[in-house]
Amino acid sequence: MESSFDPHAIEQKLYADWEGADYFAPRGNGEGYCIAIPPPNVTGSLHMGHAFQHTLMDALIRYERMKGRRTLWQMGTDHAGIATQMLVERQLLAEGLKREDIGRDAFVERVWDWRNHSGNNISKQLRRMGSSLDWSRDRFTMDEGFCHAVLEVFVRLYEEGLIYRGQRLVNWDPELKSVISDLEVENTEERGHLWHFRYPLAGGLTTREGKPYLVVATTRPETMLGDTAVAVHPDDERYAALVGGSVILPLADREIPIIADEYVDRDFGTGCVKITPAHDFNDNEVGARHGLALINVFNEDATINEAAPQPYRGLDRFDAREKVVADLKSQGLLDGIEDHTLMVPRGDRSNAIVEPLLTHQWFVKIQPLADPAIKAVENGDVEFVPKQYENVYFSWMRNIQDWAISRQQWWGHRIPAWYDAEGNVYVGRDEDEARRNGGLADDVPLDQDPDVLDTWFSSALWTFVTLGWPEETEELSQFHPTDVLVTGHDIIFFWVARMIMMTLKFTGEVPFRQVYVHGLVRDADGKKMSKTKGNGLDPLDLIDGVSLDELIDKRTQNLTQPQMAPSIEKNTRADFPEGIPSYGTDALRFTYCALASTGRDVRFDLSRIEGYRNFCNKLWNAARFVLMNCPDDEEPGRRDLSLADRWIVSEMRSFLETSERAINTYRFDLYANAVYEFVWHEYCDWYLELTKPLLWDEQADPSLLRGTRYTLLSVLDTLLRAAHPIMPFITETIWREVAPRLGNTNPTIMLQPFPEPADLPSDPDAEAAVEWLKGVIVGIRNIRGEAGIKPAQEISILLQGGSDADRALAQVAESLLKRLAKVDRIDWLADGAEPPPNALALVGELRVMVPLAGLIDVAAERARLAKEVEKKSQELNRIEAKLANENFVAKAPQAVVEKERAKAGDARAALATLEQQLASLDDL
RNA sequence: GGGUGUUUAGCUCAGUUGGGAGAGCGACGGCCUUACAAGCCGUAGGUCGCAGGUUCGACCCCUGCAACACCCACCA
Repeated sequence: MESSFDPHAIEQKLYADWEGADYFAPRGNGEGYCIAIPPPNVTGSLHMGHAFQHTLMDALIRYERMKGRRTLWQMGTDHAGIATQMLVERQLLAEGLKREDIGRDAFVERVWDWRNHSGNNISKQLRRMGSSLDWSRDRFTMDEGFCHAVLEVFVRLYEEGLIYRGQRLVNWDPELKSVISDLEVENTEERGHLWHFRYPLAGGLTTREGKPYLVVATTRPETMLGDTAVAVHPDDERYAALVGGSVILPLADREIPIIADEYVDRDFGTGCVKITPAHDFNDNEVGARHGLALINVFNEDATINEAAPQPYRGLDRFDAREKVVADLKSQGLLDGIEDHTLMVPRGDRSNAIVEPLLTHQWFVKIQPLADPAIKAVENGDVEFVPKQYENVYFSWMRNIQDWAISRQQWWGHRIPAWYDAEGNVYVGRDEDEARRNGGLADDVPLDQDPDVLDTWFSSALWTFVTLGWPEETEELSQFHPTDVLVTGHDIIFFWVARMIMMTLKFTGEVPFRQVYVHGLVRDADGKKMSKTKGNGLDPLDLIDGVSLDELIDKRTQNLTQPQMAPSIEKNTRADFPEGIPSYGTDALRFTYCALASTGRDVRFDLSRIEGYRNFCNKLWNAARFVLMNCPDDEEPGRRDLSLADRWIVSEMRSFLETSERAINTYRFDLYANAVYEFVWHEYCDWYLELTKPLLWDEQADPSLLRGTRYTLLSVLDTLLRAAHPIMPFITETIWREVAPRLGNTNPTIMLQPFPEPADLPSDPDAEAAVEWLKGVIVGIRNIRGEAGIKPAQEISILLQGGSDADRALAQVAESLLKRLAKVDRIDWLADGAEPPPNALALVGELRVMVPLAGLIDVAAERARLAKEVEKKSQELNRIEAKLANENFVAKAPQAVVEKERAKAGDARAALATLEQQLASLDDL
């Protein structure tokens, strides 16, 4: 083995090996375990969030596979309607073409071409992460089976009356020229204005103040062209007399009523509100209550249409706004302009300002689907981890609105509805069925609805359609419901909720039993990673490394706001002056796990991954040490275990208990920490060191040698298996060297059993003995360190006091003690004997003494001791204060009181010894 | 406006039923000791956001407040 760990030498080769050997497919007769991958977009490339998510999923999958479950990690990708269409449209635009220029069929063809040739980027990247996905069952949300299932679902919902077509106000993205759902609208706070307009009163009315007009305030002047009323609050005395009257709508010169509605806030503005039922959701409701007309003044590209007065027709909405304001001003009807911050709705894809627009769309009647989905979480059939996300889910589900599922796009599942010349609609799995359903003759001309379905409509069917629905497959019965969904909180509404609804509806089962919600990956400063900010990291750059120049290029190319490039470059130079070194997949995965504490976002800091890369190297070198010292031609024979052997096995048992508990509660951070702690601070720091005296002793008892070599190997084997779900590559590589020496000729660690703590003996005696030994060694090292004794300098020590047990331990551990503390001589002093001047460490009753003898400066030792005395006396004070409290002694459990008394006794004795020692130094 | 989360060492974070405050990184001092300098040994550093309350005892439970983050809704 090389003397340092090189991820590149092993990773790709191993993955190809695993995949080739088909280790990722479900196997065995164990109970099924299944995770369905949240399907990445075909257009997507792996970002930090994916990499994080897949690390966690793969850890679970590998763990369960090793536990013997029949394990399936279902692979697949999403056709990502809008995202993919936009991407291909951009490509067309580079050729000077629009999609309309080539037509629908050619366009869709082109998207398929793109998908077939460039759409598997993400798959390659997932392989680099070590993800043990079953590639043989790869699915796509537009593959044949999926299309079939989507039709089936649509038709069944339609036939049940749960899908309907209707005209209503929807969120319209004028740039995409499509409806989008409530969820796809992002409200951002922006600065704007509040314009005050005078609407002249009709019929000679005046306000209480005698003015012949009402003043209304609006942030959307251009929509006034579609006003159909002015509203005041019913209890507003200022306007009570005017309700029932009317105003003349300026510019349009229409007479519109003055109505009273609770919706109006008397204290805002003038208390008069213009009502535009066709262009505002609230106004729409007011209009419905009062039977107002809806006047739509926008075209689908948000220019002004024929319903508006002639001068405004054809103007863009923002130009229209300016003209409306200017015209009102010139007519003396502009009453004032205020600055105003308002929430502006923007499309999450296009970033265009969304318009409420009156259109015909397809909707899912959601309440009948939502009710069972709410119950499923209430009664625990689906459980969120962490639990608080259930509240987020409930609050959304209990106020859920019908879902607008049609999209005015070309790429996606086309809606299986046809219209005749009169506009009657016929739905069916295909045109023939639609005809039959409608009792139409073959020669009646029909046109298919041009729209496609919201991408989330098909994603909602993900868990069961990937397993073969609507066929009753073996996979469905074996793997559905899936066990856990691993996802980010940002798509609970988009996806998780909709999956629960649709899956319950069509399979009668929940889609998954648990939802593990992980946090967002942020940069080292806690900021969201984004292309715009240029602070994103590519997981593959962390694995392979990247130079500063390449990184700057990646971050500044194809920016939507190119003016950001200089500042992005500057920040990148500051944050990564040397670029990013290569850390390897295992280190990256380990980092994600270590950062994954529940319910919080994670800050990705290079210093963490560097630390875990070092950890990989540590493990690598520990393995080198073991392999160097354990010949592969070990002669069989009796094995006796040393104290250290028994100790490390016992320690490993508790490590495994901790790991198992952590994994079963999705505490990847605690799991990773347990691995780190055990490997570095128990196995390497202590156990390997403790084996050296024996391994290097030419006179050593062969059966003890065999015992230690066996323990070195078997503990390494066990910890490799325990760590494999987090760091698959390095563990596999080492394991393939280790296993044969234990007589295990299986080809892969992936299919080895995950270690069970119950298989290992707990050995309290060995644990106590090594604790004692550590105490003595640390005591001596502390003296050495503080006194500045050179590490190479051997010293002699004296022992005094202590129990028979101490004497026995000292004898058993003599060679260990000597080596680990660099001690060449150990002498016992009789209890009453006067020791030479010395530096003292206490291990219980036992005095461990290093004679000063020119080695140690008296003043320095006095200072060190004074510090010890100070610490000990503080401890004693605290305990004594507690014991002096009568209430504590009377009310605390007896065991707690006893424990405190014992501690007080120990502390008192130790303090006395230390003080005495300090005094003896003073005499020098 | 409603809700959720966070606040612990210089930084990033653990802290499982209430009973002696922890880790990693960083800092400081010393070491190339035959697995590892991507390493080894040692050291320092915290009024656990603030104020109350419950309790013999609170980082932990309760109330209030503050700051930060996010989600939902929204007054034109």
